[in-house]
Amino acid sequence: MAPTDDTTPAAASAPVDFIRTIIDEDLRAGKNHGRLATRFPPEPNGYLHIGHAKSICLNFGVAEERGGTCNLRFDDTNPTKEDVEYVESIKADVAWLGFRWDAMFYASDYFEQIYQFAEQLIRKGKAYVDELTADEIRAYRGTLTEPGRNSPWRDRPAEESLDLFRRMRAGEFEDGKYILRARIDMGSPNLNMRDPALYRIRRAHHHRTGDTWCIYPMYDYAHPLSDALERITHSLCTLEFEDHRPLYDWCVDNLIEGDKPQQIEFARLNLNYTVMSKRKLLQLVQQGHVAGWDDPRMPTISGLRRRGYTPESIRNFCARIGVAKKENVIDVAQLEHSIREDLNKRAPRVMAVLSPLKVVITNYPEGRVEEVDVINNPEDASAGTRKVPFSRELYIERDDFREDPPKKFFRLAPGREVRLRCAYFITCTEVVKNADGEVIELRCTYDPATRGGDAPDGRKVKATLHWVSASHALDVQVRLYDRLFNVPDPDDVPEGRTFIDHLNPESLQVITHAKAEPSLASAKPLDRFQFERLGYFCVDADTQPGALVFNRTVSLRDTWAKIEAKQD
RNA sequence: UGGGAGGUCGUUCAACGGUAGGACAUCGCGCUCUGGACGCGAUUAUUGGGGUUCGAAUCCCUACCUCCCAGCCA
Repeated sequence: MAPTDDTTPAAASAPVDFIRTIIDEDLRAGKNHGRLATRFPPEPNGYLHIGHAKSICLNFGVAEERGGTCNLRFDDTNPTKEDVEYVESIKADVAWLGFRWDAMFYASDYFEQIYQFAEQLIRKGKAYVDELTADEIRAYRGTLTEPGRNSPWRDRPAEESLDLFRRMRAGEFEDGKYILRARIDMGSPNLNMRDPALYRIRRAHHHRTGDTWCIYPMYDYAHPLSDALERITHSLCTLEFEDHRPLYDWCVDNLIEGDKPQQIEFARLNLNYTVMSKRKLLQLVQQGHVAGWDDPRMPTISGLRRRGYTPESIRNFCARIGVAKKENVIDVAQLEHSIREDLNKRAPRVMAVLSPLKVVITNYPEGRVEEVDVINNPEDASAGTRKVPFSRELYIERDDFREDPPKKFFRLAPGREVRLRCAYFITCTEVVKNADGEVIELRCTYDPATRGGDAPDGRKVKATLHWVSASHALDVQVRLYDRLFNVPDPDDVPEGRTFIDHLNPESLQVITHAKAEPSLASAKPLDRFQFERLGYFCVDADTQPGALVFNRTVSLRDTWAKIEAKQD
């Protein structure tokens, strides 16, 4: 490697966003006794998506780079929406992305401590038990432009609140009968500070604590305390929590001694041509618009994994898009670039024909089979070569032949010579059609002198085609995916419509009898390949012995398709 | 019409009072046994208006635009 002036390679070319800048300053200043501790705090109420990957890469990444720690913490304060299925998938997804948490916690681990903190607040006169109904509380809250009004129960003696709160915990009251509220300021212009709810009565079975509790803390109260109890130093979250920060600080300032966690907000990731809210993703799953959370069209981590994305490509993507406070919509082409870039370097090349057109080599001996050496990966010499059977009857891609070739179409046409990849030059001599006039077969001659794909006389061809030997080919299923929605912003809908109306009806195309070279016979789920000239493909979990199923991860960049589109 | 936040190429991130740069996208060209990859080149931006300064994307004022907040969700 060429020497550089930079003597601190760890810092070399690492993107420094505003959060890393703040953290570095804090570290330099010796804040938090020089510690750095972050956490990734998902609620287990859905599967993780690419937007979460941004947060994961940020939280785990910054800890990794700067010698800190990062915990995985499940924010499980609402038992009515949460489930172990989700916690398992979240753990699997974080691990798959390549991150290891220093510790794993649940907010529910802290329920007792959080409860005790609440009693403290009550004793200090900072919280009270209210008996307004939900509707009344809403009415008392005021509006964006008008202040709220104090609840008639706001000045209830602390002793009375304490008694009521303990009886709430003991299960003496029905759901919704009482609620614990912070006593802050009903006149605050920040609605979050108008005596926010701290605890509600909710008789629901919790996926971890079972029926131990019938009262559950609210996010705004439990989150800062969970952070503090874990000694988190930097609590990174998305922009919509900016207005909650005063409440976050209120909780910490009133209850925590010593180092105080600091909340910093950044802009969440948005991608065009998809939706990213868990609510909407859940709707797609529940209404059957997709096959499940891991449908390869979903922007979920599990969907991307099944689609064939690599963890590295997702991490590189997250590094490239950066972290800032500005709302953003990333072009999905950026994501596609990341996976092409990664797979180009590592995916072994194979040949498969999606839309087969039979080619008979008329001057090739019947019954003869030879094995040609084919390059496994031109980007990686160490990948070597493999043997692929060649015979008199082959399949080529239907799109690679035109009876009447347009300008700039370099592929096969009557009388034209092209190369079959790593095999021979062939020349089309005859076009066979059925009664409907459809081309059903091509008759070609080959030049035996061009074995391996080079002409000894130096003559050139303008195209190289992929192919498979007809009698040796594997019959495989291939699933081609297109964007799930046909508009860049599916949420941009006219009155009375929903994002569902923008679903792309052609987002999945199944090809049931694609022809693949025999070396693929031993492929296993999640194996990734480049089908030469077509794209990157990943073996799907639906694969059965003898019945391979491939997902197209992403097509190759297709210059000819662009030229052709312009000619129309 | 309260409060909070944000406006830099088409998109995204940088530049932190001193030559507005990278990535993706787009368009050319070259190279190529993948019309892939790769290489080279090009286009395009500081929301408007004032001010401070030798010098402003950066500091100040002002206008405009966008996003978030009225769950006993997170």
